[in-house]
Order: sequence, then structure tokens, then C-alpha cells
Amino acid sequence: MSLPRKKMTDNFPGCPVEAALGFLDGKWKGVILFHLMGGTRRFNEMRRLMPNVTPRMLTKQLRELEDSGLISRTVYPVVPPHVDYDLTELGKTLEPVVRALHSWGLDHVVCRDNRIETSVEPLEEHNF
Amino acid sequence: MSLPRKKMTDNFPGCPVEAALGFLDGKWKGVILFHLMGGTRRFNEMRRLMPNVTPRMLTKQLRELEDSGLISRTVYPVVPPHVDYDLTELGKTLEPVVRALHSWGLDHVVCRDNRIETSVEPLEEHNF
DNA sequence: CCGTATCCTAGACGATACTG
DNA sequence: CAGTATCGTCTAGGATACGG
Repeated sequence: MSLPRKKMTDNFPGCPVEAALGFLDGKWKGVILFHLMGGTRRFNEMRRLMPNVTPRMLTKQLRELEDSGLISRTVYPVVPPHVDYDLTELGKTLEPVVRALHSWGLDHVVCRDNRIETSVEPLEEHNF
Repeated sequence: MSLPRKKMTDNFPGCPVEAALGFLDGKWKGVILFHLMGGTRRFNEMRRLMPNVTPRMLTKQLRELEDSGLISRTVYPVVPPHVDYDLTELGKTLEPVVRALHSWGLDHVVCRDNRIETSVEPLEEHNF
């Protein structure tokens, strides 16, 4: 039986920090989680929040987060299609981590246009 | 505090979370920072702490962290060579982030022994 | 002790176009 | 609206060997 061929040498994290970062690996995962902390989001809503992410990459990162158990994908079989993305309970446990990252970024990095972005129009207020 | 940039050519992050993660990008940076939180470390000391990292990769990640302003490298011109790595003041500001990652890893991931599991929800396998 | 020097490959990431 | 399908580039990361 062929196991998914990836190098089996050190496939597994040797340290909790490495393990945790493994879940955030990927260019957009942290940002996706951050935006989902503001509540349910739909696909094109995310695209609007993250204008530089191509649909292909957004799909890929969302699927990986879903496979990791951090977010859920809910499909409503209607026309036009309606898909909701949410944090799972496990995903919500990452909030302190994402909050710490966000706080550090605010304190130590100047973002594009010198403008600080927060999640746009959150369904629930979250003050960081 | 000065405003560090990884590289001048880097795209500006569109979100503080993305910005912060940019500094931790790389397979071993988080773990390196974590170990340096325990105090000054020397090169081969780090190798012992991270047995799976090749010297090439360790050097590379250390240099990038240094370029980011998160760690300092102190060379003592003696024989045999003696080099100390430490967190800078900026690097120390990342401690809450690294601690959050570490804590999450401890709470939700079981490392070693060829298995990785979460304690919250059943997870499919991960390839790290 | 503390690294470099080469060489190599998988896959991450992006651009663009298309679809049920 | 919410994605796929292709194709292409680039580089992070590893294996191995050597050097001051």
C-alpha cells in the first residue's frame, strides 16, 4: 500500500511550537483565520477582504484549514450557490494565537498604506 | 523601536497578522526563537536541540532572523570559534506570540512517537 | 566549533481562463 | 456565487561533502 509519499524523516513536529506553526503554514492561513474570527464569511466575501489572493489559492488554503479541522465549510444547495465558512471549536482555540500575532503586527510593523486593517464589518465586534 | 523589514523587496503585508507571520516564516524560526527564549545558545547547542535541522538550514534561518532584527549573533574571535545567539529586544517582544503557539501546541497536539493528534476533535493525519 | 559549497527536487505560489 | 483547469516560475528545504 502506498502511503502518501512525503519524506517520512521528520514529518512530525518535535516541538509544540513547530506543531502549532504547522497549522498556520501557508501564506494566507493566518489572515483567513483572523477574518473568520469576525464571524461567518462567504467565499467572495473573503476575496474582497483579501484582494491579492487568487481564487485558486484561497480555495487551497481554505481546504487545508478545513482538513486541519480548524474551519468548517457549509454548503447550502441553492441557486446561486451559498457557502459559509466558520471557525470550528478547534479553530476558535487558536484565537489567542492569532490575537497575539495581530497585536504584534500592529505594534511592530507598518502595513500597506500605513493603514491598519481590521476585519471589515465584523458581525460581532472584536476589539484588538 | 525601529521598524524592521525582512527584505526591502518584500511586498507590504495587507494585515498585521500576515505581517507578523512573515517574521516567523520558515520551517524552523519559531522553534529557534523558542529555544532562545531559554537564554543564550551556541550554534552546535542549537543543533543538539534540533537534531533534524541541517547546518545549512540552521544557518539560513538564523541569518534571516538576524536580518529581521529578532536575534543577535555575537562572535568571539577565539580558537576554537565561539558564537552566541540571543534574542534582541525586538525578538523578546515576540515572546507572547511564541508562548501562545507553544501553549496551543501543548494543548492540542501530541508530538513524537510518529503520531500527531489533537485533543479537541478527531483529526485526519497531517503531514508536517 | 561553526559554518560553506553544490546540487537537486517537490511543491508553493501566481496568472489566466473557464464553468455548473 | 463559488469555485476548476492549466500552465509556468521560483525557491524553500534537504542530502552530502568540504573548509577555516
